[in-house]
Amino acid sequence: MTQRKSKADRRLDLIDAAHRAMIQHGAEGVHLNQIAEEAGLTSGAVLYHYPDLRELLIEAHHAGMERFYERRMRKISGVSDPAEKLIITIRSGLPDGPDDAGVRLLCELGGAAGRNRVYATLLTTLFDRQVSMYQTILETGAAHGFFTLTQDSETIARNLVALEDAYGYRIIARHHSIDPDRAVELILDYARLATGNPLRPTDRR
Amino acid sequence: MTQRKSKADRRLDLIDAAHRAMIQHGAEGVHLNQIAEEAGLTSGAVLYHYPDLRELLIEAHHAGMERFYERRMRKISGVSDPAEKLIITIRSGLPDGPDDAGVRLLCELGGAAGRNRVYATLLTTLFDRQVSMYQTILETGAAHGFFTLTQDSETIARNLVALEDAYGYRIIARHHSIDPDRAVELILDYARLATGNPLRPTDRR
DNA sequence: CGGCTAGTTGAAGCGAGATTCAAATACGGA
DNA sequence: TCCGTATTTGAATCTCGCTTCAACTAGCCG
Repeated sequence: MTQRKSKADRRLDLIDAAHRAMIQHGAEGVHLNQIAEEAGLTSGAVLYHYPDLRELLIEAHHAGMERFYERRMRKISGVSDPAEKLIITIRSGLPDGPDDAGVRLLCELGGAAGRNRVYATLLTTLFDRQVSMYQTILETGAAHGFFTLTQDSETIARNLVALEDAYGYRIIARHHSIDPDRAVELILDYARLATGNPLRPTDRR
Repeated sequence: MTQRKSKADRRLDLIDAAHRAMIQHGAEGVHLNQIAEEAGLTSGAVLYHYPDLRELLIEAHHAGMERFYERRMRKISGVSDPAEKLIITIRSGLPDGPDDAGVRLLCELGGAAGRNRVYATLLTTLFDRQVSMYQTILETGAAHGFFTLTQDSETIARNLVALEDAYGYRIIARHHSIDPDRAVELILDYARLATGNPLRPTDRR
């Protein structure tokens, strides 16, 4: 028998296992047994902790989004130059490549959101948080004279998030002519118009 | 027994039935029996024409995209003013609302594209075609002195398509603060910067 | 040390949907 | 009109994942 764990610990394990299983088998196509296997348990044990599988999946998605967002915040935490901050933020919102597991899951969620209100809400919240994040960068940069915003910050921020979302989908779909570098460049092309800043990458990634 | 039909006719029926069934039950969650019912047949008959269900689904998606694209082209066919053309095109790329069946299906496809190469290719092709469509409008408008492009037409076109894609997802997910009108306005905000044209809607929808 | 309980197993039983196929039948052609 | 065949049916079968639950056991507490 697998090592026993407390209720709380096991639930954390399961959230992680569910996340891994969904990445491998799809957000909606994932099976109870696959989650159980990923956790090193049997299906019965999983059900003991989560009688309703959907609840587990939702928690796993929630955790995944949280991780995604935190990771972005961490990347810009030490950067002071607004232009550099903006560039880094744009880059961190895109998948590393077609196999980026985290973003792939987010894309699947986007597909399911039309039929699933909970998933739709999760994504909407994430979108809004990212907009706020960009707004802060934009306004700070403008206040310090680095940016000359040609539109209000909310409009720019929304469009930036929208662009990175859309190019994320393209990268995950293995678009032949749009890789992460190209996508950054495309988004920067808009950001330059909107901020009046040349936004030259400083090469430090 | 249901009326008999020739092989070719029945296959067209089935493609249509599959499309309707997917809209109701999801691109991936759809069941053989649901397609059969939609076509007024039994599952056996469906399998007789499409031994491999996946092939039918792919053809149905293909047809759906074709319809989506044709519809857009038709909408701008009679319009001569480039600014108006651009505005109409942007509007026609967005869902009517959260329940727009066609766009919803496209969103689901985007979610599946990470795991399914065929779907990924279909979406990539659609994206590229839409980029060409926008490029034509932009270049024509520039040639006639209506637009002053601040970036090359491919960049602008890609960003426009990306924006409408992303806001499509937002609308389908019932984002509380982004409805079709708001999305058009956001995309136009970018288009104005990129074309140097005020792009005032002429209110004719 | 020994009992109690929470956590886990594994097997049995359901149920939904896919698949198969012999039989039935509608339709085109002679 | 009648035959031959392409199309369709419907029932039997198969598959696979979910659900249930009695039995088992690891670890805690007295």
